[in-house]
Amino acid sequence: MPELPEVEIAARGLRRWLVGRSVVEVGVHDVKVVRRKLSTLPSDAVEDGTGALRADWLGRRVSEVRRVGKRMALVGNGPRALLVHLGMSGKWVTRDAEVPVKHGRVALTLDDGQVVWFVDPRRFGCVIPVDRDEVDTALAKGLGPDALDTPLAANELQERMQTRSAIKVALMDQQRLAGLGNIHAVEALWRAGVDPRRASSSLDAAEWRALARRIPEQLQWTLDHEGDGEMNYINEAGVDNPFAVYAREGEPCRRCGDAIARVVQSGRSTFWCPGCQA
DNA sequence: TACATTGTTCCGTC
DNA sequence: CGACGGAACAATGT
Repeated sequence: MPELPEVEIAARGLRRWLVGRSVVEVGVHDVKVVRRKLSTLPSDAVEDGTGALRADWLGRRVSEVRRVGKRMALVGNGPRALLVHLGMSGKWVTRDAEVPVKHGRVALTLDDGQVVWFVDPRRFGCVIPVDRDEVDTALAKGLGPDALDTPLAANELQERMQTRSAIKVALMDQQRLAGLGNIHAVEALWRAGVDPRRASSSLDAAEWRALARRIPEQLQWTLDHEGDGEMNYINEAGVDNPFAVYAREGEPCRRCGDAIARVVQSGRSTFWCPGCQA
C-alpha cells in the first residue's frame, strides 16, 4: 500500500522522468479518476476529465513535484497543477510509446518518447486538476505535520495524539500526523515496543520518546530499502514481505520469538507482538 | 464467494 | 456539542 515512503519514492521517480520534459499527448483511459476533490465517489468526477487534463498539460512542462503526507502534486510551468492521491494501489510507471499498460488510467506522453502512466488497479486513487497557486494549500489541507519532513519532538507528538482512541488509530489519523497508514503505523509501534491497543493518552513520556524516534526511523528505513525504481506493493503477487509484523500473524517475532497477533481496529487489521509490545 | 484495502462521510451513542 | 466507534462507499484481484 502506498504510504508516505512509497509516495516519496513515486515523487522521486516522477522528478527523474518528468521534470523539464514537455507533455506532447495526454491520454485519459478512465475518466472517473479525474476528480474535483479527494474522493472515491464517481459523482465527484470532473465532467470532462480528458478535456481538463489536455487543456492543463498539452504543451506544458512539469517544473516541480511536491509531496505532503500521502499526497503528491505535479506543478506545471503554466497556471495549473495536478494533485495526486495513490489510494490503495496507485503507482506511476514509465514505458516506451506503444507499450500497453494494464490498469493504466492516465498517460502523459513526453517529448523524449516516453509515456508516464498513472496506474491504479483498485481505482481508489485520483488526480485532481488545481490552480498552481492553490497547490500548496490543497496539498496540506486537513493534514497534520508531515511525519518525515517535520519530525516531531516527543512532547509535540504527545500533544497531537491526545485522544482516548487507540494509539494505532491515532497514528493513522492524517489530521494528527500525515503519512502513516496501516503498515507503517504497526511497524513503528513494533519498533517502539508499544501495544497498538493502548489508549493514546495513556502513553508515558518514555513511550512518546520511543515513538518520536521510531516513526521517522521506520519511514527512512523503508525509503532506504525500497530503492528508487518502480514501486511494487506487498499485496502484489511475487512480492515478499519485508516488514517485521505486518501480515505476519502467527509467525515468531524476530525480536522475542512470541507469535505475532492480529486484531481489527476501526475496521483495519493490526499486527503486533504480545511479547515485546507490552 | 467473501474478503481486504484506502480516505471520506455519515450516523448513533455518550 | 464534541468526541468517538462503526459502517458504508468506491473497485477488483485473490
